[in-house]
Amino acid sequence: MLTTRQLLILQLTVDDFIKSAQPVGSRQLSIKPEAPFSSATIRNEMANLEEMGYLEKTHTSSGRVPSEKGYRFYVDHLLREEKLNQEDSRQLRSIFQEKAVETEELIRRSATILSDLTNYTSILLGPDSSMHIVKRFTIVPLDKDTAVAIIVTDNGHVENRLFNVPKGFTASDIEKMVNILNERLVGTPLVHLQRTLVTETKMILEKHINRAGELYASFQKAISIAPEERLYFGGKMNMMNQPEFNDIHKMKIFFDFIEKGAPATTFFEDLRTGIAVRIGSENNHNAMEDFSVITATYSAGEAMRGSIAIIGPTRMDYGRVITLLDLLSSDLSRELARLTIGGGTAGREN
Amino acid sequence: MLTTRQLLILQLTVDDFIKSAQPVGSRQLSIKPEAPFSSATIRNEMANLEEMGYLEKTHTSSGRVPSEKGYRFYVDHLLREEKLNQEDSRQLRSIFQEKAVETEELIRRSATILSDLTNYTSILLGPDSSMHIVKRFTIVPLDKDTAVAIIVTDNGHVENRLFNVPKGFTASDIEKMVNILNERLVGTPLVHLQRTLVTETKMILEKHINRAGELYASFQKAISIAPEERLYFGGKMNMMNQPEFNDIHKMKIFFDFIEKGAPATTFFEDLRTGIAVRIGSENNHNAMEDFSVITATYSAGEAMRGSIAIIGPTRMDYGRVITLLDLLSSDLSRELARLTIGGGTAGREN
DNA sequence: ATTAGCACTCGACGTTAACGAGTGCTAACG
DNA sequence: CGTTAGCACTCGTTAACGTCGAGTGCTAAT
Repeated sequence: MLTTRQLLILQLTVDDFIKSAQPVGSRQLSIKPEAPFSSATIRNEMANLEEMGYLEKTHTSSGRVPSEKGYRFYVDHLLREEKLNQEDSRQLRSIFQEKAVETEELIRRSATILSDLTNYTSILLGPDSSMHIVKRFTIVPLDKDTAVAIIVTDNGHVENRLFNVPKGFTASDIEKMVNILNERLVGTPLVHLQRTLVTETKMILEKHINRAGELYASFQKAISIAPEERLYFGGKMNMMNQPEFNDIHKMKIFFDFIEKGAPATTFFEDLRTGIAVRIGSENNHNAMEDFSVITATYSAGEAMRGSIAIIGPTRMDYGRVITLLDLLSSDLSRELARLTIGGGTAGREN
Repeated sequence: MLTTRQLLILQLTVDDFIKSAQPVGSRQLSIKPEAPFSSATIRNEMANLEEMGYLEKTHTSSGRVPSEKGYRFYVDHLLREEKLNQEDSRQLRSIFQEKAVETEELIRRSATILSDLTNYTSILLGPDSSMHIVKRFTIVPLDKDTAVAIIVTDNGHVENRLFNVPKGFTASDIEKMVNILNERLVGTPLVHLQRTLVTETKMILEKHINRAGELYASFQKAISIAPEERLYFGGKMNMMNQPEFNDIHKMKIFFDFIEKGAPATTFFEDLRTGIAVRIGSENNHNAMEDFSVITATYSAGEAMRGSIAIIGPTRMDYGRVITLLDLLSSDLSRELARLTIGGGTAGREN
C-alpha cells in the first residue's frame, strides 16, 4: 500500500516526466510548491517506489522514470479530471461545422484534428458498415462490355464497382437485372448481401434473362470485392515532434510497422464501450513495447460502431488524450446518429 | 567547350556521387578502369571543371560534388540510355494485372509502386476529369430531408454528395427532377455542368415542380463542391531511406512542405508532353532547393491527361527515374485508353 | 602533356578532463 | 523517530586536444 506522500511523489514524477521527457531527480521535485519535502526525503521515497516497481532509473545516478507499472497505476488512480481549454474544444468541434458531410469524410477529418491537437498519431476505425441496409441498386452501362454497379446504403454511403458485361447482353437485360435486384435486395443488410444475392436473385435472374449465369457471375465477382480498409491513420508525421523520435531509425521502425505490419486488431483488440488504455507491453506486440494506445468507442445506434485510437510513446499525456477522446467520441456518436437516417434505432438520444 | 576527357570525368564523378552520396576524390576515380589517368591528372581536370562551374567542393580539401549546373549538363548530355532490369519492369507492370479497376485506383497504385522502386517520393496528378461526360444522374432519397446525388461519368467514375431536401418535397418530386436532369444533362462535360445546370434545367424544373427553387438551390450547392484534390503522394516514407535525410529536421521541413505548403503547380508547372527535369532551384521555390523533380505526362485521348512526378534529392538517379517514368507513362496511357469507354477520341492508338 | 611527390587542409574519431545533476548513506536535528 | 543536511560517489555530457586519412594544389621530373 502506498502512503499519501508516495502517491503524491509518484504523481508529480509522472507528471513531470510526461512534460519534460527527462528523468526527474529529487531536487527538481523538492523545488515544486506541491512537494513540501526536502530532496533527501524525496530521494528516500523514490527509492521505495523504485523497489515497489513503480519507478526506474536509466543508469545508476540518474533521475527516475516511470515504469510500465508506474504508468498503469498513474492511469488507474492518479489521473485527475482535466478540462479541455477552450481553444482545443473549439478546434475539435470545428470538425462538425460543415453540414451534410459523409461519414467517411467525418472520420478522416477527426483523425487529422485529433493528431494535430496531440502531436501523436491517431487511428480511426470507421463505423462497421455491415449492418447498414441496401437502399438502392443502380447499374450504369458505360459501353458494350463495361458497366458500373452502384450500391447506396441507408447512411448515404455509396459503393461502386466496375464490372465486365459479357458479350451479347443488351441494355434492357441490364435494366431487368437492376429491377430484380432492387425488388429483392433493398432492405438487406450488407453482411447478408452475398448470401441473399444467391438465395434470392440467382434463380429469378435466370428465369428472366437469357444466359443470366454469365452476367450474374461477373456482377457477383465485382460485388464481392471487400470495400477498402476502414482504418485511417491521421498525422503520422506529427509523431516526429516527439523527442523519443529524434532517432531516425526508431522513426523508420514505427512507420514500417503501422504501414505494413499492423493489422487492425493490434490497436483495437477489445471493442468494449468506453475508453481503454494499453500501455507498452500490454499491447501484446513486440513492436509496440514503447508505445501506448488509448482507444475509445463511438456508436450511433446499435448497428453502427467504430473506434478512435491515439498511439503515442508510453510517455504520453494520458489525461489530455483521454479527455479529447471522450469528447470526440461522444460528439461523433451524436453527429453520426444525426446523419443516420430515418429515425431508426439511432437519433433517439437527441 | 569540354574535352572528351573532361566529359568522361564529369560523368564518372556524377555517377559515383549518385551512387555513394559521398564527395568523390581524384584517387577514387583513378582506380576505376574507365578512367585510365593518374589521380594528379584527374585532380587537374576536376579543378578545371570546378572553375567552369560543373563541380563544387564541400570544404577546402574535400572531394568534388556536382553543382546544379553539373547535374543539368549530366542530364542533358551525359545520360546514357539505361534499360530496366526485368524485375523492375515486372513490378511496374503488376499494377495492371487486376482487371477492371477504376482510374483513381490505378493512379494510387502507380504512385506506390513507383516510390517503392526508387525510394523517392512519387506525386501523381490524376487525369483531368473535366472533359468527361455525364453518363447518368441518380438521386436516392434517404429520409425525409436527406438524399444522395450521384453522378456517373463515361469513364466509370462515380461522384456522390449528400444534400438536404427542403421540407415538403415528395419522392415523386425527386423522381421528376432526376428525369429532367437526365434528359437535359447527360452528355454534358463536367466543366460545363454548372453552367448547363442553370441554363438548361432551372427553368424547366420550376415549371414542373412546385417551389422548385429551394430544391434546386440545395442540390446545386452540393454539386458545386469541388471534387477532392487529384494529387496523390506515394511512399513519402521511402524518402527516409535517402542518406540526405539522416537529419530529422530536414525530414520535417520536407514533409511540412509537401503536406501543407505545396500547391500542385509547384510540381507540375509546364504540362507539355514528355519528360521534364527540374533540378534544385529550377523549381523556383525556396523549399525545393535541394530537390529535383522529374515529371512525365500521360494521356488517353485529347480530353484526358495527367502527370506523374518523382521528387528526390538533387543527387537522384536521373537515368533510372527517367526510364521508369517513361515506361509507366506509356503504360498508363495505354491502359487508360483501354478503360476509356465507347471508343471515343481515345483508344485509337492501339 | 602527364604524373610522382610533397606540404598542407580539414573532417572524423578517440581520448581525456572538467562539470553537473543525480544517487545512497550516515549522522545530526526537532 | 521521521526528516533533513552533508558528503562521497556515479555517470552522462561537453569541450579540448591529438591523431589519422582522404583529399587538395603546386612543383618538378618524366
